[in-house]
Amino acid sequence: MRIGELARRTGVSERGLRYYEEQGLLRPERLPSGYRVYTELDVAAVRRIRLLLAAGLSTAQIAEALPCMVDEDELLQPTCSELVDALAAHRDRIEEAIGELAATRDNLNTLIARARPAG
Amino acid sequence: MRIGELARRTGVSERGLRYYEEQGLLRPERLPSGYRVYTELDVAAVRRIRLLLAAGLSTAQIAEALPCMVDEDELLQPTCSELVDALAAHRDRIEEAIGELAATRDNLNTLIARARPAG
DNA sequence: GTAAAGCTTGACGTTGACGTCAGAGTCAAG
DNA sequence: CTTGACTCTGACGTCAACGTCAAGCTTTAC
Repeated sequence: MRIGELARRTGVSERGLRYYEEQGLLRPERLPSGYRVYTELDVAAVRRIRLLLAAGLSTAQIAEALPCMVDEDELLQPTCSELVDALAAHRDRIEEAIGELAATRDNLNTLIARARPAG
Repeated sequence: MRIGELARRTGVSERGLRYYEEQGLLRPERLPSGYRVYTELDVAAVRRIRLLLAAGLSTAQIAEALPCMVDEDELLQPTCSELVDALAAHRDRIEEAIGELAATRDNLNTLIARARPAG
């Protein structure tokens, strides 16, 4: 497929897809005309890119992460476990933030309960 | 304390602290000279701001979140549980990303094991 | 074969979270 | 009362992840 269809199917703008290629996240083939040609695998790849971006990673980090994510076979990458570790560390920071908010929420609930002991 | 000391104690630049105030995340008192004056509570506040930024929230989101985070007493905020929900949703996206990477790592381990059955 | 739709490469604009001066006022020490 | 450290308010610079044209090919439809 060409860039327009991939954009429609992924919800990512054409500009975004070209940007991802610029950053080394996608490597589409080219027609003699210069048109980019994508495969079904690229649909999944874009989905992963969006996922990792939404998780707070930069395109540079994603560029390191993508070879770790396999579609069919592919070769092995020694950095993979390190990347899982990095993601886990990111998750831990978020857990900490959630924990603080939850604790404060609980404190507020306590205050509310005290403020109206009978309802 | 004044801005320099808070910067040293939090690791956030003076520019950063002024930016946080600009975004409504801090509201320091002022001396007649115009100098900002911070309290010990601001040290904790800055710590939380950094935590939430590192977790991938914007200053606008943090501005909504901060009144939910209580130091001593303070008043209650009805948005608090919604914010915990938003944070939880963010965490879930990260969990998903971790899950995908972990699955791929496991696949790679399987491939590696197959590639060298005896060593 | 021609018009519309789709694609190309620039290249400048935008937003968020600051960095980095510039020019000027303020405070602590001697 | 001057020097040096600290602080103030602008205001322009930066970097990432795109948005938004512009000008010009290519492919599709009729």
